[in-house]
Amino acid sequence: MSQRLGGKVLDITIYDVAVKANVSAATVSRVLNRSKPVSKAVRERVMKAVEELNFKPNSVARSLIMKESRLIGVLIPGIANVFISSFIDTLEEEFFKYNYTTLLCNTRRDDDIEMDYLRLLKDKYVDGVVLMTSNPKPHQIGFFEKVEIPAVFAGHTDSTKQFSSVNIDNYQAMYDATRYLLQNGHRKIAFFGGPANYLQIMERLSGYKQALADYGVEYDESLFYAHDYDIEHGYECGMKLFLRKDRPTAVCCVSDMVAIGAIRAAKDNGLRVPEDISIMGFDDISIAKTYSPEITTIRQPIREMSVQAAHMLLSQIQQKENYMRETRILPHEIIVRKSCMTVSG
Amino acid sequence: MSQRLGGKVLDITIYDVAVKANVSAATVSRVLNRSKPVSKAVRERVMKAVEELNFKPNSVARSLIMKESRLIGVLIPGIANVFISSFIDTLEEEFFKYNYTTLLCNTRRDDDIEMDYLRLLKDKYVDGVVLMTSNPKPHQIGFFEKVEIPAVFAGHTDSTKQFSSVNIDNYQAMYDATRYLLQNGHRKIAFFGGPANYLQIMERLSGYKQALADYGVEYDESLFYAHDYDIEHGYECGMKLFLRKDRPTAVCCVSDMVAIGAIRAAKDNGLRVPEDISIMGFDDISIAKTYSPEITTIRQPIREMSVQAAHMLLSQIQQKENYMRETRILPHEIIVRKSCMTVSG
DNA sequence: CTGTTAGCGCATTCAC
DNA sequence: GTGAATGCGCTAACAG
Repeated sequence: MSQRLGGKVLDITIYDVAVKANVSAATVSRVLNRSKPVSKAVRERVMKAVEELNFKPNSVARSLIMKESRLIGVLIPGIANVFISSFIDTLEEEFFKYNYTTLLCNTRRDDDIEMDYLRLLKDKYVDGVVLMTSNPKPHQIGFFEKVEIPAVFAGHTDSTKQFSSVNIDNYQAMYDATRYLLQNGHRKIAFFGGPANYLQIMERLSGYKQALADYGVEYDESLFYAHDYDIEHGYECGMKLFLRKDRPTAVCCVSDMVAIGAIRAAKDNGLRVPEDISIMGFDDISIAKTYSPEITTIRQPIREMSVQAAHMLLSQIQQKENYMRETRILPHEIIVRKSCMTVSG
Repeated sequence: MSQRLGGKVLDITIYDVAVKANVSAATVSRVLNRSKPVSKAVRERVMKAVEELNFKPNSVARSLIMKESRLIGVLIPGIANVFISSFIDTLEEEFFKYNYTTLLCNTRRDDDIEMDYLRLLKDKYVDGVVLMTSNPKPHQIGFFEKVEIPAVFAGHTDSTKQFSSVNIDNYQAMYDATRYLLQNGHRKIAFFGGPANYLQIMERLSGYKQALADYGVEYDESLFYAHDYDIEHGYECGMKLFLRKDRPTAVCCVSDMVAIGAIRAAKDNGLRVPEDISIMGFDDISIAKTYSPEITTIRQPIREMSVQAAHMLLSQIQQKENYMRETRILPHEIIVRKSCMTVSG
């Protein structure tokens, strides 16, 4: 029974309920978990006792025996990125709906930290994991071969089909972005990329190259800048590029933040956007439509992606071995605003 | 021992180690936790066995008995706000350093959800809680009176001194912002606030009013707009205000996001910032210095606040009852950039 | 110093 | 249907 003992409050246990309802603890467990049939009379007596004592089964004791925790690990490479924090926002919301709690694991792109977290998650019996850190890499694959925790990759596609994943078609998305620019007369188009070792960046680069090729434009490596996703790097790339006499008429950015940095660099070089240079974003984060100029960009269905990631993980948790891995590719969309214009050329 | 059984991998337990080292499980526990002296010889034998078996104590079993979990709950009102996601970023980093994992609890400003989370956190034996959701409110106070979980309020000050808290001086910060505008000749200054039921907003409003008073300017309620922290609301407020014939020469915003929305509204009304209207932000999020115009704002020491919040919580966890509650007020700073200018008159 | 015993709170055999 | 006994993996109390 809940009573004070040396200043500490002892919580009510399944035992207190059993005593009050005049049954055994086993029976209480059975009615609470619906694990075995219990006569109606007893069930009601138990429920009454549960209500009156306001009994909540201790989740830790439950975890120990059931090997599950109602905890979901969410691994992210960083949180500064608005794209990622939106993702987390929705994931947490969905998981909460289904009574799961989110364990936030920021790997800061460090594989060692990621492994630490993965082991820790296993140790805590998490019921599932969402990985937004990278395409399945050897250390991750090795881990999940051993421990069999439900997992889904978000924002990355698993070409090996060993894991479930939700993503957009990065190749096609950047192809579309580049083609839009080409259709508007641009022939000299720079590419401001993120970390070159990121597969999705490479996919986007391929889309960019293919679009150029389809329009008979030769790929010029000096127009390719690989740094990071944020404003600062967009600015740096811009400052280097816009100084050049032979600067391009447009640039494809790997994120809206990079685009914002690039726009700023353009201004600092006395260039108007889009009159002197067109700048295309990626993601369509909320600030893109408020920015000046309003940013033309590729919209990723962020919310939809995270909802699906959550649901895929949840059904994987429910169905266990029977679950069929699946790869979902969600549609992107080009959002035409004002940071890009037609050139006659 | 780690062995396959029906396709499942059984983890190594403290027992396996005990057998291998030829000691009792209790002894293994003692060397691992340094809870009791153990002879050097035995200790080394145990350590060797631990190494060889790569034994990691099961944290759930540990939690059950120790009533602690190496888990920290972080309650936030939302994650979309860059200010908050930066906060979380740093908190998670600090906690990870000390081997604590972060449980992300987004209350979405719903007191019921907050209570659900609080109960859940207790149920999971979290070692501490950081609350960024509000000043201590009755339901929170009631909760912590019963359960005695270490807690610290971040971004809010507890005037009752029952809880530890880290914050800036919101009154003084907005006073400084307003005074800056006044010193630059402005006499008609609007205030774009956040939710009016937020104490820190009211504090800022007081600072604003006091500064006006100190300069002999009468407070004009029609210049006060209370909505929310985000771009959209800043835009809305701006669209209403800037239409007025008697529009002010400056506006104090409650966040940089609101300022961004306001700047956009100004542009949409054909107003130049700062030539036609000065707009002051708050927070100094990273985009403030890149934006055009670069935003003059009040910098909150976000990183420092979260580091301190983390450390205060950690020492509270260590020192238990001996811990002295404390209220820390960190210095803010006015960052003069280009969204505000001097007016004559 | 070290081993034995007990128990954290719960779910699940196994008998009845 | 229901209760008693057992154990999840670990730490703590008590002997020795």
